[in-house]
Amino acid sequence: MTWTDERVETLKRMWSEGQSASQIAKELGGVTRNAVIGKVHRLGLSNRVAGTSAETEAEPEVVAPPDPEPRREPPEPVHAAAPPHEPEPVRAAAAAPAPVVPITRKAIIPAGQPLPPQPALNEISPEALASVREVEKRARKITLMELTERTCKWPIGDPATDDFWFCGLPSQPGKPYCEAHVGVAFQPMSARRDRRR
DNA sequence: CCCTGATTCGC
DNA sequence: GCGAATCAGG
Repeated sequence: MTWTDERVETLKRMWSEGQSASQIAKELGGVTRNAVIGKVHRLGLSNRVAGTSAETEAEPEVVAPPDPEPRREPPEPVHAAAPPHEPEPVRAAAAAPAPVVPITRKAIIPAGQPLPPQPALNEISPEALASVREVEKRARKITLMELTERTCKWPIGDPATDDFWFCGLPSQPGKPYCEAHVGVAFQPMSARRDRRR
């Protein structure tokens, strides 16, 4: 494989978008992440910050502050035998294109309808919900083909439209979703009951 | 173990 | 210039 102008452009674009070298390598194909990194350096754009000019640093760190205090994490629901099934069912379900992306206030919770046990909105904890909203901004928006054992398989958008992709962020070890989505996918029965109207 | 980017250095 | 091997780190 050679670095054609087109490939270099893709590299530049993805790199500036914050994609990782491995992600870019997969996208391009025929190259390893090392090749990508090497190229990135040769192109002298290792400093993936400055977009072009403006870019006030001062980005503290914390991206997900939602962390009250008592982290009661491991509520692995008994019944919730981690669904080993992949979100294969992408069969377009004739549905009215529901604008799920341009979130406004409501329907932020993704998913068309088939896949994971979509909890009702009012059954999702506010924290988890907020977390998901946040995460979906950073989602890699990968396609079905790009799902791997370790990428979040949470579907976002409407399978019947082009506004459909998978979260793609790193999944929790042994789980099919990333941390945020695990939060809405696996919830203690009690919590759900308490929240349910 | 999974992943990240950084660097080296033979080709 | 290229990128595998390696390093350093999360």
